Amino acid sequence: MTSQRLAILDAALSKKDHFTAEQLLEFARSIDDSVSRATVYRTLPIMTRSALLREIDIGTGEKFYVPNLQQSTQIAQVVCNDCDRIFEISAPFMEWYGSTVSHKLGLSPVSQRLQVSARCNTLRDKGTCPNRA
Amino acid sequence: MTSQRLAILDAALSKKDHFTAEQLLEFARSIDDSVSRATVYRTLPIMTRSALLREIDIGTGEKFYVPNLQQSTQIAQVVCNDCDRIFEISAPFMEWYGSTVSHKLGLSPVSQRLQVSARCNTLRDKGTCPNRA
DNA sequence: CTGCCTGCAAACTCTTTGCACGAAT
DNA sequence: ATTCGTGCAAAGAGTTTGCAGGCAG
Repeated sequence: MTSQRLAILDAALSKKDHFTAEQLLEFARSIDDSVSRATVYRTLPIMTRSALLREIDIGTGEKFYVPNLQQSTQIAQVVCNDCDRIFEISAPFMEWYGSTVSHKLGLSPVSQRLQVSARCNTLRDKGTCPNRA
Repeated sequence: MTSQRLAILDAALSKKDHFTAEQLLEFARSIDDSVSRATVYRTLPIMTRSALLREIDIGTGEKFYVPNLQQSTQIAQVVCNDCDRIFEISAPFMEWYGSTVSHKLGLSPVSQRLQVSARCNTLRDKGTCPNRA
């Protein structure tokens, strides 16, 4: 455990919301400015494997990370196309579905993800997105 | 509608399975070898928007495409980590879940995707993956 | 002429990696 | 001395785009 990793860890776990590798680099540097991009990218998979973070891919090219407070594989994401916010919602049936369907195919489930993409009603009706503001 | 686009369209719609942009380029060139990578990448979003294809992102960096035979938003993917095959499975509750959860957040659902990642039982037990072979 | 489509190659974004150095065991 | 972690910069993969030319209305 080096000072750089500690800064990255502190930065990551203090986040309440989703963040990208680049945002994490920025924040970790405000704690210890000797942190390099390479170290962030090398540390992220370690933290993900240790279940400190969850990795989320919503198909935008870049990956997001969240502190893995609730050790659960039963969380879906609702992504607002207008404000780019990601909401985490419980979806307990995901796991059941994953294992049922896997078994039918002769497979063993490893993980499942459910993502809903949506638009903001308030933005549509009143022209402003409350989450963006 | 140019000859290049026609070749790309023919190539795409004749596929029974998932393919990448690169595979489509290769196949389209076997029909009309004047097709360029740029045109494939420029044509893919058009075909996706016209609902001729569905775009699938399983978080591997590259996007997959499938002919959109069944005009459905109720299809989940089961991805085998061993053979990289993608199975398409009906999941009718997805849409219900997407709209229920969106409304609770003050959003209108646009789309939803459910992906199960799994491993091959036969490979684990006997050392060979039937789908890969 | 205008507008759309093309190929080529360069650019772009996010991520990974080769390398040499530095700290700790 | 060996091992591991580091920064830098280059490489890498997949995709997008600027540009000049071509063809059709």
